[in-house]
Amino acid sequence: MVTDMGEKSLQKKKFILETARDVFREKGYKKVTMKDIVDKCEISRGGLYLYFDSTKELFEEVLRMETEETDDVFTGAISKEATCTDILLLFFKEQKRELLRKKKTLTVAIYEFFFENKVPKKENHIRNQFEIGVKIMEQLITDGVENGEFYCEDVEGMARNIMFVIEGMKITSQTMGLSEEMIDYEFGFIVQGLVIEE
Amino acid sequence: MVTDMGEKSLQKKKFILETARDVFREKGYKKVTMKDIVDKCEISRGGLYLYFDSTKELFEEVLRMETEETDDVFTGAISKEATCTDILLLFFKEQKRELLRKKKTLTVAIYEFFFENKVPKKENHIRNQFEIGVKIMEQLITDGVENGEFYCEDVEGMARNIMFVIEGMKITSQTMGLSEEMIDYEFGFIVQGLVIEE
Amino acid sequence: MVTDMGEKSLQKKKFILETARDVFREKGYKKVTMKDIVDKCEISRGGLYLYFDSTKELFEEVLRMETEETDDVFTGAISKEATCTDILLLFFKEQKRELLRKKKTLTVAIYEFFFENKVPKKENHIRNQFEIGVKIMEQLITDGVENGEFYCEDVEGMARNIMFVIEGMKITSQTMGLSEEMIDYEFGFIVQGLVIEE
Amino acid sequence: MVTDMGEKSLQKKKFILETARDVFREKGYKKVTMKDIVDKCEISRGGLYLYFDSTKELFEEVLRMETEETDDVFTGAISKEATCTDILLLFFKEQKRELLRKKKTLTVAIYEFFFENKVPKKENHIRNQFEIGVKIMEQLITDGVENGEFYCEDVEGMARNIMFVIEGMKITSQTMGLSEEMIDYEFGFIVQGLVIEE
DNA sequence: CATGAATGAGAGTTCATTCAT
DNA sequence: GATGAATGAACTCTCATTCAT
Repeated sequence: MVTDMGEKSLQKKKFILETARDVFREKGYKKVTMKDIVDKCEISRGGLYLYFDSTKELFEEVLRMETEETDDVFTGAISKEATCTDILLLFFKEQKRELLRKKKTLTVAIYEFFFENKVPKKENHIRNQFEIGVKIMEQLITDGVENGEFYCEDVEGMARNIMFVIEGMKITSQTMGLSEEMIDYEFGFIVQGLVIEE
Repeated sequence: MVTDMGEKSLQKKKFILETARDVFREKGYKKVTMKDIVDKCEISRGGLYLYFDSTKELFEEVLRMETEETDDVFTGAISKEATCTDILLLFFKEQKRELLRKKKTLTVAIYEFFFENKVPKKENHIRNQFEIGVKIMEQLITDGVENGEFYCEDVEGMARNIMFVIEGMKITSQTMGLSEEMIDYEFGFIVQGLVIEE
Repeated sequence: MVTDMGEKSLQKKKFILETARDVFREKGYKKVTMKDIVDKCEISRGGLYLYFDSTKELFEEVLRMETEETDDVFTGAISKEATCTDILLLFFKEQKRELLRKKKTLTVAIYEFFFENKVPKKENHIRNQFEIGVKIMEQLITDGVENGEFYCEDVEGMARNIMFVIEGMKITSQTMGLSEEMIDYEFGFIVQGLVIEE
Repeated sequence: MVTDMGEKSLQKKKFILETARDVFREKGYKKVTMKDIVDKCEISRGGLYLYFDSTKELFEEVLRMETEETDDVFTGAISKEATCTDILLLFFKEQKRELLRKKKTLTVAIYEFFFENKVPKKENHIRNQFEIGVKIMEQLITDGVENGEFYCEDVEGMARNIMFVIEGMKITSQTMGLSEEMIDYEFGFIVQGLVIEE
């Protein structure tokens, strides 16, 4: 859309994106109209079109923004001085927090978006997030196995299994609901199967 | 809607529901309009309203219809004479078939529906399907453990874990795509962790 | 648009077309909006879309309707018992009447429509009207020459020349205006060059 | 709009007008928006409004500019040493060239403009061009008759007839299309009726 | 003078829903 | 019961025009 933009415009664009993100969190992807964004941003109809042509374009940029911000979360956790078990527990704790946020999450919007938009592999946000998750998990498990914390015969399988479970819990939390106990139980089960108790 | 209904009306209602199901399979839940149903059924606009007031009502009944029909599938598999491993593999094969169908499934429509409709637990189709799955899986694993085919310390945890993985694969197959190899690998991993090799 | 239509619908469609024709006469082609038609017809926004998808479609049908109705005008004049000179004068009289109507004519709308829509030769209303005019004029001049009323060496050239003049007068009457005297003078000039005075 | 203007402003105004003319040639009159002009000129929205208030005002000035420039074309042709027949043929050749240009002409824009703007006679560009054409043609025919090249009983009628034909061909070329052969035929017909062959 | 972000009126279009027949 | 024409609310999108900088 807008290509050349001054400092001000960039700020406004950011403001719109952040407001839009909130709207997508509340209403999902499909239900959201340009009018919803306009109303929440308190700008004019035409004003919005100055920056974005459609809710699709808006959502794609929201996603891009989110991706940039969340990358650190993962990497941040690992860089600390901690045992692999600690990191794993930390990771699960973070996931649990995310799963319980429910309404204030882009999850539903993301699913709805990808239900109707076939996105090339490289740009597919869900795929990328999933693959990143698998990679990190593999690294973590490998490390854990090496220093004797974990027992695992098929690291890649385990990593992928964990990510599928998380994906399953995500969708479950948005459709049938997911209690804190259930989450704890499930992550506990995984930890049991992985960590060698002394 | 219609309370008293003759034989004919019941047949028509069933016909509408079956046609609607096909539409929901093709287009998901949200995108479907009353007009879509009317067109596919080749009945009049007003005619449809005689039976159903909204796509929501339509979908709820489609779901009810589906639940009745699919219950047997699960139980059918188990009643045969076979080892627990056979049954497990059979179950995974069935799931794989379902996962690969992709377009001709109500999956997307169901997710979309439950994203925006908070349904009481008892009537929540997804929850029920999930719980049934867990129950069956528990039974199967218990049997397997008893007759020495499987090794498992936490049957409930394992059963739930498997169902979450399947749920995760379902959503994955609809968003980022899921190859046959990936499915085989994943189910293979689970079987590895459960079945005792001789 | 609507393909199957009952008696009633056909009547309504005709009503819309006639109303639309009036609007096109008043405002030309480009300036006319679907809302203009809706307002003049006193039907609902959606109601109009039941019959026509765009002003373009509307105009095409108006043109079709007009063509059917006006064909008789030409042929009607010729079938009478009269000298060729009489018929020619009658034809010019008719053209003059048309030229002076100005506002109540589709002329401007037609020009505007063909300015922006490239129509295949066969369906090009202007071309067809022009060619029909040329053909009739040729026939008339040929007859006149044969019975000694007219003198003309190049019948086709003369016929086409007359039609170009009329076309020129049409556009002139809509842009710079054309007085009755001017029209009489011009048609008089043509008659002078064609009719043999005794 | 702008009343006092420095040298620079005048240059800019001229630049805008020339650019606008190109746009009008491409898109006609009605379809052109202020944005089109702004984009093509690569100036700011507000900047354009400093010079012109509307596309109407713009077009009026473009027309004024064109009138000044094209006057010479006509008079230039006549001042040469040549027979009247030569001049007539030259004039027709020029007209033919113009008729075949089609897209790169202001013709459509001019027609569209005069369809909706009733302009006082004195300032009516089309009328003026037409009248100038008639005058020149009269002069030419008169000269031709005097030196025995042409035969014509009603010079004014003939002059006007020729101009109407040209007007007719102009509009025809923009609506139903006009082949080179057709143009040659038509001009040939006129020359036949005017020039005395030896 | 010049900029370009912002506004808001208005056109196009789609659909759930009603209702006379 | 059944029909399908009709309605009107809600959305999308585009531009002329203004105005603070």
